[in-house]
Amino acid sequence: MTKHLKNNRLTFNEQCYALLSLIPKGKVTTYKAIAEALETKAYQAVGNAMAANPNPIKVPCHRVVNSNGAIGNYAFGVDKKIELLQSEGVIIQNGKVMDFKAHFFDFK
DNA sequence: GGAATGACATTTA
DNA sequence: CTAAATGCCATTC
Repeated sequence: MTKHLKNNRLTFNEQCYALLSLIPKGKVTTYKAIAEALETKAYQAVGNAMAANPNPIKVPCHRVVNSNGAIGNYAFGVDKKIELLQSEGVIIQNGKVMDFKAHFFDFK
C-alpha cells in the first residue's frame, strides 16, 4: 500500500475483534450483525477479518455464524467450531444452529 | 493505483 | 426447499 495513513482509528479487523470479545460464552452472532454494528455492509470483509484473526484465544471467532443459521466456516475446521459451540451450550444440528434467536447476541 | 479474493448476504429461478 | 446469480466492501497481491 502506498497510502500508509492508517489514520488513528483501528482497522476494520480490530473493530471486529473488539466486538467479538464482547460476545459472552454460549451466545453467537452473525457476520451481518457485526458489519451492521460497524455501520457497513462489508459482510464478507468481516469473514476476512476472522480469517486473519491473530489471537483466537481472546477472540471467540467460533461464535460467529451465517445469518441463515448455518455454521459458516472456521480456521480450525467447521467440525471444531461446532464442537466448541456445543460445549458452550449452543445446540447445533445438521450443521445449523437450533433456536438461533435464543442464542443470538445483539450488539445494540 | 488497480485487480483479485473471501470464514457473507440477498434475491431470483 | 435448493441452487445459482448478483451485490458489497475491506484487505491483500
